[in-house]
Amino acid sequence: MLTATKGLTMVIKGEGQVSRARGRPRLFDRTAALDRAMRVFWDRGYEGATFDELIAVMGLSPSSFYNAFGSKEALYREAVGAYLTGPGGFFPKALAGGGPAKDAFARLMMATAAAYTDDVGPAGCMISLAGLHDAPDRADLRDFMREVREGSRTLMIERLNEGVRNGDLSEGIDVAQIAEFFETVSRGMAVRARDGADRRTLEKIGAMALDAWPGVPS
Amino acid sequence: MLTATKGLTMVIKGEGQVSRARGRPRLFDRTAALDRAMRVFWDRGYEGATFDELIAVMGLSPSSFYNAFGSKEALYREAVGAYLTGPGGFFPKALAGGGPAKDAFARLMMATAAAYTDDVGPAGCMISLAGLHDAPDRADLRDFMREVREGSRTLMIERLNEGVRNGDLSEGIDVAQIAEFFETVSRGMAVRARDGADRRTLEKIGAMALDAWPGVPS
DNA sequence: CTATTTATGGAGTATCTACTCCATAAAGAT
DNA sequence: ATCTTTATGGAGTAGATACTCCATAAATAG
Repeated sequence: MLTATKGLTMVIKGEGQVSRARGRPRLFDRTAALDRAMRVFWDRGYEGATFDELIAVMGLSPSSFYNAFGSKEALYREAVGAYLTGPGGFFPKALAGGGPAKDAFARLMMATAAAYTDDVGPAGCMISLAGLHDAPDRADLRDFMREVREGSRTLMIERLNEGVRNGDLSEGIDVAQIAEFFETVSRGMAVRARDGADRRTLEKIGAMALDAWPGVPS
Repeated sequence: MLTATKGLTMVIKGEGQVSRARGRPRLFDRTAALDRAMRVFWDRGYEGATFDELIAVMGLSPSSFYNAFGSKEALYREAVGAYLTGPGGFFPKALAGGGPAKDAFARLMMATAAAYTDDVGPAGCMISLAGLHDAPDRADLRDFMREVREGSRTLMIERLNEGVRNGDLSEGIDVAQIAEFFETVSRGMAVRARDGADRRTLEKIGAMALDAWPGVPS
């Protein structure tokens, strides 16, 4: 007889009390299963990740899978969230630090080079290259991924605006343009990482991108 | 009764003579069918382009398709060739012109921005984003696409070496590094085009990338 | 205790996807 | 005319893919 030590479904009750949920407790760790699925999607993309492979790495039967996650698409959306708060966390973290905006973007480029090539997960980025070639009936997923990518550009813009407020970027500067450029370099680095480019190569690309920083001689 | 006016199969004979091939002539224009298939692959990627959609736009029955093209994968490889000599022709063309290497890369960036956003075909590039998320049993296609991408980087390197020979780039310069950078920007522009970035946006990204050109104050 | 709720095991399935088969048609070769 | 070669029409198919069903198990609620 199995005992569920990690997969206990907890429920936050009204007055802050925590109790076990009703019904039979699940026998697997939902968070761990999601993490494994996320890595398959990261490596294979949405279409490339087959249902059988997903439930295999998650260690689930079809019924347990559908009971816990609903559908392949719902799982994918959750997996994107898990990526953003997990392996993708380098992105907001690198931007968040203090100092001039250019320093933040230098950190971002170096962190991107590292994250796209480390052995924590597949090469490249789960966000940059997903949902780009889907059939018309998957327009919703495509839109979703575009919005996620737009979110990272928004983070860049906000950090650049902070630089304008702090005086390290001039008032009239086109922050959207700078964000577009660095987003483009990031997406391109994801392609290069998929094709096998190593960390040092990506770091040099990132350093060169910084040479395009406005108003600074190289 | 149909007559085959454009799809006649010609054969180049030994002494330069041209004669019709043996067997029943095909009733469709192979080149035109390939071109239509290429655009579907361009838009959907390899996996996203279904067999039924391909033969529908090509106007072929399954038997005519297999007789003429062999398999979906063989068709794809031919379609990549058709892209490279067709819509992808802007790439070697922009690099080929005379003048300093930097001018050639400026032309390349502007031509890329135009090609990725014109209404001749789907947004973006057929080469940049294909074969990046395939299952292990499609490793051959993935390798093929990586080699095609490597080919474009090689063209860049050759053009940069020409600049070194012509004296517009200094002797010790890292041409591979510059090529890596501009390839990365190109691949990233393909992602941005897929997400809806317009020509002007891509042109500004390309112009900013040129600001990273070595040894030149922005 | 019974009722209710949630999870699981395991077999089953509609649809799609890329491909195959074969009888027939239309050309050149002899 | 006959043979060979290549193309076509149209039905058919093995395997994969994402998903469903249902009987049963294990928890809480009352």
